[in-house]
Amino acid sequence: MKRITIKDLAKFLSLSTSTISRALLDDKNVNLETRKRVLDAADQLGYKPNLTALNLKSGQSKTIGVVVPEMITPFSAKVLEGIQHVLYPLGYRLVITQSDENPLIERKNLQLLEDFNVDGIIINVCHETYNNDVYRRMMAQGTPLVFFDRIPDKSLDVSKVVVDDYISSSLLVEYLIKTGRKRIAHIMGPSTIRNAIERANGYKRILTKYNLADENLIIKTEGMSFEHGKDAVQQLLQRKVEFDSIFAFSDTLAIGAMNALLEHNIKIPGDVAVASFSGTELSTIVYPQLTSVQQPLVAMGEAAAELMLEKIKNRSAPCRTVLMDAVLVQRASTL
Amino acid sequence: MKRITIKDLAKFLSLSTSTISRALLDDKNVNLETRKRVLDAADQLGYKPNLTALNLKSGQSKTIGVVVPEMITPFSAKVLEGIQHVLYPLGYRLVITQSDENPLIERKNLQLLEDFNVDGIIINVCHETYNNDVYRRMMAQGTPLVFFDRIPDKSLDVSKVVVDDYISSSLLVEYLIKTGRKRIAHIMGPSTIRNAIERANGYKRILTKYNLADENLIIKTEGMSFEHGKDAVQQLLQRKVEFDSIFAFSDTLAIGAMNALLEHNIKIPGDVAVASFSGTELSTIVYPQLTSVQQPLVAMGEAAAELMLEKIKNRSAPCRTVLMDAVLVQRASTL
DNA sequence: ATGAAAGCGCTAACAT
DNA sequence: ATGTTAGCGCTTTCAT
Repeated sequence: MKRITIKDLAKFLSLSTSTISRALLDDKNVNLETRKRVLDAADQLGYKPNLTALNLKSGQSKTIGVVVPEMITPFSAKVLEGIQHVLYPLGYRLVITQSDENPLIERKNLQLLEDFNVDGIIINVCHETYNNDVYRRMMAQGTPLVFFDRIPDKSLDVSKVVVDDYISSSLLVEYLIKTGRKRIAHIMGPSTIRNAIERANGYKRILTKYNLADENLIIKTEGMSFEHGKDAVQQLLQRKVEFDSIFAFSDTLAIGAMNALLEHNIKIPGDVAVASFSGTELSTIVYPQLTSVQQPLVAMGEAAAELMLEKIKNRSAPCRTVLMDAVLVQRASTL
Repeated sequence: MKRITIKDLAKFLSLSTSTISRALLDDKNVNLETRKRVLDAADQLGYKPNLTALNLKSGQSKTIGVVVPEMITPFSAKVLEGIQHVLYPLGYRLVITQSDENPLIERKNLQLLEDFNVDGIIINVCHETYNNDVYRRMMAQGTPLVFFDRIPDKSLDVSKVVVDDYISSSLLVEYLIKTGRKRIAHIMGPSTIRNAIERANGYKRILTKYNLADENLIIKTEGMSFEHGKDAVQQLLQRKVEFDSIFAFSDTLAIGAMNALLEHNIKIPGDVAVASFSGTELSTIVYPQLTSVQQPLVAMGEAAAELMLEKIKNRSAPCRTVLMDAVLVQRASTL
């Protein structure tokens, strides 16, 4: 079952390998007749190009690294779907790594990807600044980096795909107010994640605008897990602060919060409405279904892949920021 | 920022590339002194081997394809974690594809992987027989295939990683009976999935053993989604068959079922207990938490990767079946 | 112990 | 329009 190479085709047709190569590449400098013969033979003998040889020739690894913070929610899977959708047809392979929300693991992952000679890395960071030195070094070495969702702090000029956290969270909070909620608690992610700050800012702005602000309503979590969401509610209850709704930084935190509420026999949305930010399928499989700001995850992945291709094509292309629209989807948890 | 090659090292140290190569490979035929100089220089100049060149030389793509039915639940992500854990350190890249429970998409995915010249494919099938011809052809061509979780029918001799569905489901059903349930409904997956049949058989055996069998208690679903789980409960209710518990084929179906129950104000586990098979994090984030048979997903991925390496090392190694232990984890949904 | 040379599969100058 | 040659980075015979 030996693989057929252009050499075999050359021998078979008594032509040189260059002619075979040219015919296969649709080069104009090849007789129409000859091209046809080559194509037929290729088909007949089952020729398939050797990507490795191509890559060696072109000096690329045709491998893109991806770093995501977690793979428990479908968030990353959806974005990956978009990335793959763009990159697979072009012959790119992926090395997907997950950091488990740990900057140190993220660092190791970046190192691993470097060892893989990746042509570029697409990243959703787990800490705003911790690995900046690595990002900076890699970019200096000519490895294109593209960020999505969670991005590094502004000291780094990078290509990125994001939604406007500030605006979207403002909209969501305003929506909660319109539905009659007045004591809106916020489960904010760790402040080492820029988006957590942005979303909290949107939240604060609206509460201030409606004169409903109260620092006691904000719980900053230490991490991003389901348990952190539960803890946040425990804390709210301990603080004895009144609240009739919760806006959580992410689906995971929101669902943890919902569980804590249900355990305390607090009705959703009767007693407390819950809303979140991200928009994974998770929000539709919990009961009651969760109102949330849905990010266009697949499209974000596609955009990130496109930005990567842009950078690969032209190393010195200027960094671009793609701003995607998020939409508020109302579900049972706030109705 | 040009990459350093062994050529550069050779020039730098006035040695031949062969000596450099040997030194780097710890070949005995190289002066200790020389080796040290080479290693130092490599370190100093920042030499990194070019994997593509290695691959071309060895005739491998160092790429493994993975086909999974879905990426919405963390099931596949966990298995992938195990696969990556074994394969990444060895320099293997992955091309991960998802079939969306559609045999036709699975077929396309296999084709794509073939185009990638993968060294092997690890698969969780979405249909017991539909793509048998492709599996067969690929294996005949010398591409190692390893299956996990859902496997093709017995007409194919393949390496695989599985749990004993029949036994595990028996245990689960017996457990439900021990907790006092007598009318146990079963939401069975499509019969184009071997495991659905196995688990249903385990279920039937125990019900028969305790004289509790009733064909009306079984709902065979058309698919594997959350919605199919909901529908199943609707059907049970329409049939007006009494039931005090549900054993679902998967977490997804179980959670869909739970939602339907809650919508009808049926208490879990008060009125109806719910249990499932799979063991993803999903079972711990729903309310109430879901009792389930937990498969050791990460370990399954590792085992699948090991089987793959075995086949890659020796194309004609006999096919092996790794049987993993699943454990029953009791949670609130049945207590 | 070291070097020279061939070759993995393919493309692209450079002939002709 | 087709062929010859070199070379991508590395390993590996075969010499020395």
